[in-house]
Amino acid sequence: MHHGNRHGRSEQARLAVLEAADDLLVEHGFARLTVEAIAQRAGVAKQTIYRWWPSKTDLLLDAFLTDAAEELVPPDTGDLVTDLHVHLSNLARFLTNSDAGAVYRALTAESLHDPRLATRLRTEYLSAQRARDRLPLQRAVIRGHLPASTDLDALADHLVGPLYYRALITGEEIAPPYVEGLLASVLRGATAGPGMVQP
Amino acid sequence: MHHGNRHGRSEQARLAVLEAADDLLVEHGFARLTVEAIAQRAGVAKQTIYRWWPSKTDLLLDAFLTDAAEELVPPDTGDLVTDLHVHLSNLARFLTNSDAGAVYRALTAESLHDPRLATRLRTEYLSAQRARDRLPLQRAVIRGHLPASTDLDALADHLVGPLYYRALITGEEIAPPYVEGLLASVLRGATAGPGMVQP
Amino acid sequence: MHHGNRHGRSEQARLAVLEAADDLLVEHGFARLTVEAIAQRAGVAKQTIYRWWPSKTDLLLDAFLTDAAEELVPPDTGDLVTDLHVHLSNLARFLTNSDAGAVYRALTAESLHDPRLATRLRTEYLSAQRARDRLPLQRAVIRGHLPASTDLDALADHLVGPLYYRALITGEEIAPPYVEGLLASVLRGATAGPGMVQP
Amino acid sequence: MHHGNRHGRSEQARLAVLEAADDLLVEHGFARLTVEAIAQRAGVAKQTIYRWWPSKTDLLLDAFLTDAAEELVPPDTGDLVTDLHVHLSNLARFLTNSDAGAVYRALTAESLHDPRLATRLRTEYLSAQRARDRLPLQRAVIRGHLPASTDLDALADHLVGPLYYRALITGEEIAPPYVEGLLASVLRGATAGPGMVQP
DNA sequence: ATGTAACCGAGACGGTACGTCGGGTCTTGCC
DNA sequence: GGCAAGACCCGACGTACCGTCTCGGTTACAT
Repeated sequence: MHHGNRHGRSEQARLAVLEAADDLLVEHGFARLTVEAIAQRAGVAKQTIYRWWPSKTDLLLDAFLTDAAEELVPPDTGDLVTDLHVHLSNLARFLTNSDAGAVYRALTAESLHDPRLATRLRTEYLSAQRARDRLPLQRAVIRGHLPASTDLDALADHLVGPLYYRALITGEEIAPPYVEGLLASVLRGATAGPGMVQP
Repeated sequence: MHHGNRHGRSEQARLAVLEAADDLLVEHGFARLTVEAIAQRAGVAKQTIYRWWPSKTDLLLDAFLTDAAEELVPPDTGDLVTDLHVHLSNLARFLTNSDAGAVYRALTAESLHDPRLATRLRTEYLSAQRARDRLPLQRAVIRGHLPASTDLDALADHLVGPLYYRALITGEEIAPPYVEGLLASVLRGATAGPGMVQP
Repeated sequence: MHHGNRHGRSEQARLAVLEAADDLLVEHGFARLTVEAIAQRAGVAKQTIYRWWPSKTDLLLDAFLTDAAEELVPPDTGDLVTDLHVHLSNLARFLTNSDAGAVYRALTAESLHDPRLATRLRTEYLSAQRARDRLPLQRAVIRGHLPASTDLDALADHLVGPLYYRALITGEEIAPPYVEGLLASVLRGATAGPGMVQP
Repeated sequence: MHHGNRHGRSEQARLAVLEAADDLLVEHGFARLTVEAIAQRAGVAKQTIYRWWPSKTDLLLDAFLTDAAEELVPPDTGDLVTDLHVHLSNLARFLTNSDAGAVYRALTAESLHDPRLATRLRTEYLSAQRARDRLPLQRAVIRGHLPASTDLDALADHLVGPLYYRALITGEEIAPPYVEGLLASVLRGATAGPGMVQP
């Protein structure tokens, strides 16, 4: 265990900062998440924070990616409905009830003010998450449970969009029946033949 | 032309403040939307702002509700698909490309940090907007073009959720084909009989 | 008693700052005389200090000029030796033992690093002080107790120079006999005819 | 020529540091004389500086004593006036115009804030300098050109005090006539019998 | 017409947090 | 074991806005 030296930064300091940021955000909210408070909580000098992170949001993003990278991997049971039900439920819980989700919501909020952060959040987290969201659908196509012509990007959007909408916009809870209804409606649309839609 | 007096506030000052806030947000972004800048731009004293609006977000919400209350009323052509296509396209444009939408995105961002604002945004704007989102569906039920048993709240969520998701989360554009695909998928799911969904 | 308003700065705040600066310098020395400490001691915001004084030394100079402007006026007893003895003793006490002298020494120290301050200190304090130093000599010339041809500037330098030297450079105390010896030596030189000086 | 090793400190590093400190002080003034700048200019690590000098002023004092110890030795021509004229002129030039004088002025400035440095500056430089200032007077006493009863300390003070006063306090130049006038006045006082001074 | 009371622009105030800078300490690995 | 390198903690710096306050001027109704 060492401090900074000519060969690089102190991993100890780095982790203390990331954890302090996480904790302070969850405990006191974004408004009280100041660099000074993070530094004090982490037992670190402010300058050490500014040395390694250009801004508070870069720091939060780093904390989020470090802590939460492994979450939200969908299961692979062989059954599309089961896989999606589990995955969407996990996503809903992440968005509404988890500590990592609190960090994610704060980052999303900031990204609406800051296009640079929005880009980083998308390239460094969201694109991978969207790939995970598509995984059960891709497997179902391979198994023949979904038509090969299915637009998987669109279908994934139709499934997760309403969850983000409720979690971040309407603020309503996402109970299991809601997930089931969503799943039924969207999958029915995906598997039905060309319907009554054209006017 | 009058200023404040014992009988009430100056409408002139009120409008100047709201317009200045709107303009500064659109021109320079939320970060540079300071009360001092609004006061200077509006030619108004800071105290006049604090006298009438408890916080900057209350001011923004007032500006948003004043400017944009009349927008996004869905048409009533008698055809569900047409009505929804127009309405969802308008919603997409509002969320991604309008000045009022910029204010709405900023308010949404703040509401993720501030539950009190979230509540106000929902009761004073979002609930009415969601009612407008349901209107075409309600009319279709009355006309018999949708089953009477349809869960309209859920159906509306499934339609608008992906638009909010793309506009606020993924940042992708929402082209006409995307709206059409969404409409086809969700309406097909709504009108198909009970499908293959149950395992 | 009022705070700042459209009519200008708060005299209350101004005096609190000047007094706090004086006190802190005398109590803790220049090293611990920070703007933050002054602000806290005066019950004033840091910005209030920066609003009115360009730098800490400008503040100190203001404090010095406000507090000490009336000091060190030489007496006029009609007797040159008495006048000078009193005046030089007062000057010695000011330089070595007074609170105002502590501020003066600090300003002098800074002026050795800062030509701008040196100029201000000379034009706003020292030139007046040097005029006061010459006063007893001028009166003696008028009374005929000193030759009319006397170079008063030089003579004053010869009297006060050694006091500044001991007070600021050698740090030795300046006891009454020292002042008397100085006076005897310099005045003897001033009143003697052209002496053995030319080689 | 060797670097630091088991045999002791690197003389090369020591001299590079002292010279860098001197140069930076003369070139950029005391304000920009930072330890980091000295280290960089000397091609030395900061720690090497802190290892050998307790503080920046100790370093400056070391630089001053190393560079300037040999200066300001008065001549011995056998003629008091000549000796003093040369010596006082050299002293005046040192105080106002030399590089070593710049370092001395900076040290003097710091010593007014720092009693510990003041003591060191007096014991390690000033006392020797004052002894040199007294040398011509002592020789004159031996030669019988000054009364044996002369208070040499006081006389030396009366001669150099006004030079320090002009150089450090009033900032005026010290031209040859000023030195001559000073010399004439003070020596006349020293050689005249008991004068008109007692009231 | 004059007095009164509420609102107005202006801007100084006490604060909080920012991001930067320099001082002085510590660790590593080369020589 | 001295050295260069450089990350570290500490704490003061000067800045930007915050939200509060007081002021003198303005306006419009009520006497």
